[in-house]
Amino acid sequence: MPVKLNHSTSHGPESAGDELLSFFRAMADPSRLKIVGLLARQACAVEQLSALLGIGESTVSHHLARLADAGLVSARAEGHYSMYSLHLDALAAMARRLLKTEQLPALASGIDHGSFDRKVLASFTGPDGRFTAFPSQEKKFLVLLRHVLQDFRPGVRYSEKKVNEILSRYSEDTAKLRRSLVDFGFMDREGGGRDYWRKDRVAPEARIRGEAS
Amino acid sequence: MPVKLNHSTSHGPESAGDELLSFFRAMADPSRLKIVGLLARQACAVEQLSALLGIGESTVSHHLARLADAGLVSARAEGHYSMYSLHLDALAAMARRLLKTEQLPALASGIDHGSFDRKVLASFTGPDGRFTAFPSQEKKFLVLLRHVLQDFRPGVRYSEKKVNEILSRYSEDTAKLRRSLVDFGFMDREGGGRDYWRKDRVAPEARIRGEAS
DNA sequence: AAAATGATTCTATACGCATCGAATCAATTG
DNA sequence: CAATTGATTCGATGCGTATAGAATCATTTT
Repeated sequence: MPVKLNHSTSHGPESAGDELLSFFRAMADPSRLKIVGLLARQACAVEQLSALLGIGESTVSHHLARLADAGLVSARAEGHYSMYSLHLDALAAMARRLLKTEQLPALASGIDHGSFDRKVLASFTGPDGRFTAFPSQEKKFLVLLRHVLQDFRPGVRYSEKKVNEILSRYSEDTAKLRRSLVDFGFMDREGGGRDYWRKDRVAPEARIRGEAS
Repeated sequence: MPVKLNHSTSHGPESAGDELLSFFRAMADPSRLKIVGLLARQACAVEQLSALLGIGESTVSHHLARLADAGLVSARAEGHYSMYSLHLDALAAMARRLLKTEQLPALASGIDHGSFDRKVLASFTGPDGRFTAFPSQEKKFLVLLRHVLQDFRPGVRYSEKKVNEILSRYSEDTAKLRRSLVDFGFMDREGGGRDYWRKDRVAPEARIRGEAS
C-alpha cells in the first residue's frame, strides 16, 4: 500500500524546489511516462499495465509506488483489483509552477551567495589580509573593491589622506584602489579629491550607525 | 561546446514523449534544478556556478551539457568566459504541454494495445484453439467474447444452429457463449432466438464486404 | 477448506550517472 | 612567447535505481 506523504512536515531546511524535484524524478523514466499516458485515458490495474508495457508486474508495482510518492497517482480497491488513477490536478499544479517564471529563482534557495566572493578573496589575499595581486577579471576585482569598501562607513566623509591610510591595509597601490572605487561608483568625491564618502549602495537601515573608524 | 540539437530530424520511431522524457531527466537532479534557478535570475559562467553550488567545475560543466542537450540552456562566448543562459521559452513550452491533458495519452504511443488480450487468450486457449476454461474475471471473459466474435461477419444474419456450430469451435458450452454475446451487447437477436447478427461495433468501411462463412 | 489470482515485498543484479581529480584545450595576460 | 585561467574531456569510483524472479499476502473462486 503506497504511503501518502505530503505536507512537508517542516522537519528540516526543506528547499522550495523539493516538491518539484520529486515530481521530476517521478517522471524521468520511460516506463513511468507511459504509465502516466495510459492512466490519463483511463484507470488501470497493475496486471493490465504490466501486459501493455511488457514489463513485470513487480516492476510496475514499484513504478506506481514511486508515482504515488510524488502524489501523481493513487489506488482505490475495486473488487479484487486495485485500480490506479492519475491525479490530473497535481500534474497541472506542477506545470503551472514552471510557468511562473518570477519565482523560478526560488529553486536556488539555500545557496550561499557569498561563497564566490569568499573563494575569490581567498585566492587574492595572503594570511595577513593583504592583497597578493589584483585579479585581471573585472568581476573578481569588484569583489576586492566591495571588500575594502566595508572599512568605510556610510554617511561619513573621509579625507584623501584617511582614505589612503585605510586602503594601505590591503595594498601599496592605494591610488589604483582609490580611483577604481570612484570609477565603479562605490565612492564619490568632492572638491577635486578633498573629501570622499561611500555611496549609498546599502540597505537603508544599515545607515543608522554613524561611527567612523 | 554544447551541440545544438532540436528539430527532431525524424530518423526513427521518435515517440511523442521523447522530448518530454529528456526534459524530465534533465530536471531530475538537485544540482541542475539549482542551476536552473540561478540562471533564471541571470546568466552565469561555469566558475561562478561551481562556487555557488559548492561542487567541482567539471561536474557543473557536465550538468550544463545535459541541460543543453535538453535545449534548456545555451552558452555564448563572452570574453574569456562562456556565459550560460536559460531558455525560458523552452521551459514554458514543456509546461504548457503538461497542461494540455487531452494529448497526454500520446505519451503512451508505441504501446501495443492488443498485448493484454493476447496474453489472456494464450492463458485460456489450448494448442487446438479451444478454450480450456472461462476466466472468472469479467474483463478477461470479454476478451474471449471479442475473440469468437471475429468469426461472425457484420451485417450477416445467422440461425441459432449456425451460431452454435461456430461457437462449438471454442467450447462445448455454446449456450453460455451465445447468451453472453447478447448480454454484453456484442450480438442482437430477433424472433426470440431465430436469427442472430453481430451488432455494429466496427468501423463503417468494414461493412462493405458481405460474405458469410 | 483448497486453489487460484492479483498485488506487494524482498533480494539480487546490472546499468546509469553524479561526482571528483587529472589531463587537455583555448584564450588571455604578462 | 610563457604563464595563467576558465572550460571541457577523460577515467575511475560509488551510489541510486530499474528490472526480474521468488516469496508472501490478501481476496476470490471452486
